[in-house]
Amino acid sequence: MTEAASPALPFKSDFLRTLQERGFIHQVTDAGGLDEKAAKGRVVAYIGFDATAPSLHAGSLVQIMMLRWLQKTGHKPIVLMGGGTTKVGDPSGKDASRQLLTEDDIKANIASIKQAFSPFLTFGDGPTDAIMIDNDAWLSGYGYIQFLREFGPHFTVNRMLTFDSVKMRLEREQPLTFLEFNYMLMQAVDFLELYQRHGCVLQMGGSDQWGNIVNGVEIVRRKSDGEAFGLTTPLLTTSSGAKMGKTAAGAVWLNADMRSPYDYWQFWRNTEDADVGRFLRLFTDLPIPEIERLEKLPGAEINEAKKVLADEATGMLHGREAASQARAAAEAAFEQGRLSADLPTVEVPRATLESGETTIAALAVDAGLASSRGEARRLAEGGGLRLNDEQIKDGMRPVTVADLNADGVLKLAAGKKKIVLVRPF
RNA sequence: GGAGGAAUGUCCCGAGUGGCAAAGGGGGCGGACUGUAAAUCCGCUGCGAAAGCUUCGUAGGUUCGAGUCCUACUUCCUCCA
Repeated sequence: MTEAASPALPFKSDFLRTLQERGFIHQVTDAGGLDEKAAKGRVVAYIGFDATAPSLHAGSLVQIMMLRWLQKTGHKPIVLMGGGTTKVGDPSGKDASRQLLTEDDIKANIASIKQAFSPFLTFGDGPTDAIMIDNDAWLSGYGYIQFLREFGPHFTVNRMLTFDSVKMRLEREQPLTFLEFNYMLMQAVDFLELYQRHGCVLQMGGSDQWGNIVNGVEIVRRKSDGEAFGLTTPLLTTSSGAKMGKTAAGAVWLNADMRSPYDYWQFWRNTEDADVGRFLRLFTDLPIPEIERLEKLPGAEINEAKKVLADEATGMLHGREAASQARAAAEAAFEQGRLSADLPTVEVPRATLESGETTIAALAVDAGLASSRGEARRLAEGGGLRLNDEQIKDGMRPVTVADLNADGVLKLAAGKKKIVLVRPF
């Protein structure tokens, strides 16, 4: 078994060299062998995505970008949708089992997740075109006894118990169900199936997938006598330790209907100073010298680099136009104190304002700035609520049509960053 | 099957004597300072305009009053068989 080989530095293949200099590589099963193979010819590689939510979030972006570089350096990406594996649920990195999703939920999630890939990869039938496959295609076809006889002999429980995902549960005395215990076998079988069907020799994933990936590499060797590789990316956290892709407002979803381009742009714009260079390498296509220039910008000028990051990341996902609109809206709001029609907007019945019975706290709830009126009131008392740029400390202050500005809208802000336009209809 | 232990503010951890809207953290949100950054400091963190209402695994019971006592049930952990 090949352990976490520290990557040999001068890679010959464009693929590994690019991943290396951009910070994608955490562990590789056999860096030299993979480099050799990638330098010689076309490699088919895959990454699996489980369908636990209706959209992927920024945390998955590292994986998507890695497939993008794979394709750009002349190889073939396979996007594996986990329609089958999601039915079981991956215990990796979790200290409690997730609630099981219904098959309908999973199907709906897959349909919704799919959209996110097309901006990043070129799909088609060509030799380096990306393809998308659902592992439900083979996993659901196995009978229980058949599956056990076919793959069971290749896994020892002794060894399975040594994997982090399992060990963690046992050490913390958290239950690990037999169902979840089987997950790693299923993922291993995925690799084998893809190897046999598509000549796929490389599985990539996040560092929490190392155990699962290694199992796949081994099963390919044992069942097919084939040569297979695994590669993981570092676990992404911000410099201050927060998990990537999560913010107060929830996950940073990639689907536009779950997180607007404006909010997406803002997410990247608010990157911590210390992360700018790392993120530019991981989440944009910008050439390294350009990134090196940007990350060295002194003091407040680093903000320019953050805008570039936001432009590039948003542009790649939502398109250039959406990105520049988002940028314009944000610059207007934050740098010039002006309003922009591109700010997030909430519509409220005109009658609500005319009745004079609405309070600013209630409005803040309607606008999604607070989850209850009490919370909105506390926000106001703490000085965090603004109506048309004026701080309102009394959450019970009524809001009427008289508060509409010249454009016929209300500008409501919670804190400095969350701004919403309230428009009567 | 037997013995013991555990479930607390619906984000997490975690104290809790019969008078508790319930200590303390973490996280989160807001404010100050800055640069829409980090670090730091301060405030807030069940619902309600209020009276008040609803919270401590579930369902009953004792009590003027129950997170705290009793009974049953559920789930989990540890040990024995």
